[in-house]
Amino acid sequence: MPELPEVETIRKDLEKEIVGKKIIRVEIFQKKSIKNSLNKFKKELKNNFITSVQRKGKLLIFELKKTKKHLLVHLRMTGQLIYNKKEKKNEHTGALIYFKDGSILHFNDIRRFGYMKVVDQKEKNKIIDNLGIDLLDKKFTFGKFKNLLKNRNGMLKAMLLNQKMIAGIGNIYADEICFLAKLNPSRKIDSLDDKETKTLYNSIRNIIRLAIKHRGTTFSNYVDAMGQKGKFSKFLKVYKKEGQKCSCCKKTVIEKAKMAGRSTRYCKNCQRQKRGNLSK
DNA sequence: CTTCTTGTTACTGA
DNA sequence: ATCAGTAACAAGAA
Repeated sequence: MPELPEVETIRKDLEKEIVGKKIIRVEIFQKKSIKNSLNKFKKELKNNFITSVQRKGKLLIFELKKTKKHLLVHLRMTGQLIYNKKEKKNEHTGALIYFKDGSILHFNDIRRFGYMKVVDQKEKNKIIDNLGIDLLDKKFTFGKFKNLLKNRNGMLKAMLLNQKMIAGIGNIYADEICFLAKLNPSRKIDSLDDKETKTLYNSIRNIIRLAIKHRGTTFSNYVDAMGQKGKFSKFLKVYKKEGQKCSCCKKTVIEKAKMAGRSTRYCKNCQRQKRGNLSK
């Protein structure tokens, strides 16, 4: 499930490979994956050039030279963007983008929730502005984070998953961040004191940074633009670890519960509900 | 067979 | 306005 670290890994891979390349042909196999009319989609891409590969949250943004329009790609749950020198189409391939040098960008998506769409400046801005600040944005400082949390009352887990607040965190990293911060995912935002907020901020930065360093988490489906698995999987402390002993206190078993509508894994002992409530 | 999985949006009701 | 809860989407795994 691509979250920010996975999408950033793909972005960096593709930036190296396809910037400046000319698109000569587009083939579509799953029209559900394309949010334009197929003719428009092909017309906008054919004989155009990709001038940059950007990202906001989990959304990939390819800048197109001639028209200054953008190709947006969201991988949702099972989407893949794989760059190859040769065609490696399979039954889940939704579209292929052929470059003049013979290389090919594959858009694969088992569950077909992901999408590709060419948008003009106005629509691009509308979609971008609907997302909160990107976790890697220089402006995502502790002060900014504290400000965002002001006058909020919801659950910690829901806040981390809310892309309109901060963009990029999904279910895996939300649980890992809460575990590192030693905060119960069901904590109310307005119950966090300054020290806890600071710990939370640092945990977000540290988990995301470490996950990018290890090229993301492959749990089931995710691969980078070269088709390689992410190596952060072996650093996971709580995600899908229910039933196993907590790696921190080494005695309590990791629990699984539904929070904010998502399955959530946490240690009841280490991630206390309130300060001073740590049972020993 | 049923249930669960996840990112996002839409909708309901408090 | 804000928040919680749920359905919907799709396809596969358990």
